Amino acid sequence: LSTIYDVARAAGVSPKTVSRVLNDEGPVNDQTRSAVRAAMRRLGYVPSRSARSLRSQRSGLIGLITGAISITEDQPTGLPDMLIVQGVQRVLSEHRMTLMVADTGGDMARVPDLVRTFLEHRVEALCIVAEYHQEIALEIAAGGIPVLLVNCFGGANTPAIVPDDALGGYLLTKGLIERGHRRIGVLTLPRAALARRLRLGGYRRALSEAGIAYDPALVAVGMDADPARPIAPLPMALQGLLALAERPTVICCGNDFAAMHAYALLAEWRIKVPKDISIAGYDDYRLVAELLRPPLTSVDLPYLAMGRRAGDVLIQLIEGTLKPEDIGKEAIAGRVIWRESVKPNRTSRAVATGN
Amino acid sequence: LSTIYDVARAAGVSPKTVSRVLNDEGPVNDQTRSAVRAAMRRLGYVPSRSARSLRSQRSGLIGLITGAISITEDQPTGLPDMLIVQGVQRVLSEHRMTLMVADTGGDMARVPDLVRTFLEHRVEALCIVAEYHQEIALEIAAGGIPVLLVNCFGGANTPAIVPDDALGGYLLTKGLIERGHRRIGVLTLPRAALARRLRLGGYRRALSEAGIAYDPALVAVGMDADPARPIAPLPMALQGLLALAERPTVICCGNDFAAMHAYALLAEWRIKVPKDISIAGYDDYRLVAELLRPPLTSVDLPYLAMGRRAGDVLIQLIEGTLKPEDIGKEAIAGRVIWRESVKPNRTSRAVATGN
DNA sequence: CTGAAAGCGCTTACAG
DNA sequence: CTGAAAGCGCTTACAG
Repeated sequence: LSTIYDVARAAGVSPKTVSRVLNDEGPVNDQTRSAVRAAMRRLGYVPSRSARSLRSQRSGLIGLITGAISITEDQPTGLPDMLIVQGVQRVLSEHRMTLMVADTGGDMARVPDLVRTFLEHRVEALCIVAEYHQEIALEIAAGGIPVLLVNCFGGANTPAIVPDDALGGYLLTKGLIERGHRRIGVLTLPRAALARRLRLGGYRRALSEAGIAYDPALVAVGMDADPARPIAPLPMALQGLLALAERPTVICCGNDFAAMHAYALLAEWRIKVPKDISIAGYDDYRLVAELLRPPLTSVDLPYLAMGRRAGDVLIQLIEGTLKPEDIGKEAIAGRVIWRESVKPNRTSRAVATGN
Repeated sequence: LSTIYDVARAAGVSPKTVSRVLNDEGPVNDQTRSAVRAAMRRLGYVPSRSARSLRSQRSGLIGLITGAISITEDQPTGLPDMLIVQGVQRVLSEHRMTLMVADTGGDMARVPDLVRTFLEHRVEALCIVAEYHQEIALEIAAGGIPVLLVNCFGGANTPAIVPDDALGGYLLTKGLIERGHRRIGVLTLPRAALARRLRLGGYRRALSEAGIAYDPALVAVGMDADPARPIAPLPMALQGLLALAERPTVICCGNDFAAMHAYALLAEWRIKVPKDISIAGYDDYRLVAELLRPPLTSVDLPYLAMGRRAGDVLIQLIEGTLKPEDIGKEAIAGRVIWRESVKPNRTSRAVATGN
């Protein structure tokens, strides 16, 4: 492999001039520049990042840790959080930064080792991406470089980018109310899920703003935290909602897979969507939401936008334009994607009056 | 940040001795070693990969390019090929190699740039992972380092690891025949898909080994190559199979999502799985296959195993234990995962005789 | 078992 | 607009 010295000799200039051409830096005579470029091409010169990093003390590297790649054989996941990684990557590449991605393989105990490897590479910042919205205890010993949490947040004032689940629950419920629904059933995520609590908060706020009383009978846990049987509680919970004296006119599911199973159960029970009952999902996992019949109304989990914002923040943290405390916990909004699984409810007023 | 010199001074030894401790290399007195280790800990020493790579001319890096992270907003995918990446990563980390992952963002034109960045980092080998089994034209200018293709293959004798689709189609069909099925319908992947041709080859081999005549009426294209409407042809094609004078007793779908939609259509038409007809998928995408009711028989697409094998091969190519031409195109077998969507067919013999 | 010297391929800091 | 010298933090090659 040729070096800057080989190129310099071939072009009849000094190594420093080659360096200048390489970095588009300082004033270089146009002819000199062309000569250097030609020599580079001729020799197949590829600069060495190691040498550059070593001397300049800037690696141009950012480390990202995720559990996303960590589908183990025992725990399949949908990997939607890869979208976060993609968002980060896009922004960073625009800033000529290289993203190093490492996964925990589902084992958080590996994090310190991964961080260590990143530090050996002298990454300029660290980004931790969680598989679902959660609080993490993890104290990252990052040796003074900026750390950004995405889809999770920590106790300290580590900056964090999270989805705005409260807003999602609010917007969905508000939209349903605007479409005439007043008896709005909910099959939630597992009881312990943070997103469950936040979305229910949004649900209640929308109800209250519309002057609709909150009825706990309309809310049931629809999913289990055990990844081996995520939808175990769904059939009973759905049956429970349908058996209510005043049956809901729409049911919001914890995610699109849960909605998919609700579809299957309803089909079995000869209940038509959306004629007999409307259904909504969450996540806007389009492989499911768009392909279901009827297509599923769902709330966009704004992973790509979160990733992009994370990329921006990382760059600014490195440049010092932004201080960690300027960020805090930042919630990113997602939109409701209205599809045919939700039908306006004409009779709602009568039903609601009967309440 | 402290250097090897700081550690050396703190431990009262020479830098070279610190280096030896760092690399578990050469003979070092136990007491000296402890002293050095203590000094490292005290100073929070983290070795610099740049310096090491530069001097030793070994980066310990392997570059992997995938389109996997490339869900664009317009093209959702299931990302199962992330399993390949995970398999590679696991093996490499056991060999103290670091994987650099870059994605094309769905745009193959970015590949040369990504390769260039990898070369600047002096990766010791390159791994290209495709989203689905395909032949690629791509000539990678990798500057002499080993290149391994995974889930794809090239014209030249670049080593490649692919799934054994022919075997998958064969094993599924053979298993169905063993379970008494003789009229075996197929809703294939898009016409242009390589996996379609390979799996149909396996299907026909199994039929022929069992002395069952191939009936082209039983095979229909069930999916479209347009990612915006992948299952567009499915309803008509499924209807066609069901309308046959001798209706198939089982239908094999191109993938698990297609099977999911077949379930929905059959439910609509009041046809019960597996009582009235058996269904099989492909990919063993467990989030779907295990959660469908009834759980779906599917053929494991051995992505994790392919990734592991790819990791092994990469290591051996780097070490020189293996020459590129020793590999060629290597097909990795997947198993059939039998679940309740397939029911043994008792009446098959009568039906078959009637044929 | 340990160390002194040189050099990997760049960029920095300075000079002209 | 261009260059000579030094040094980033390690490992190599050699010596003792």
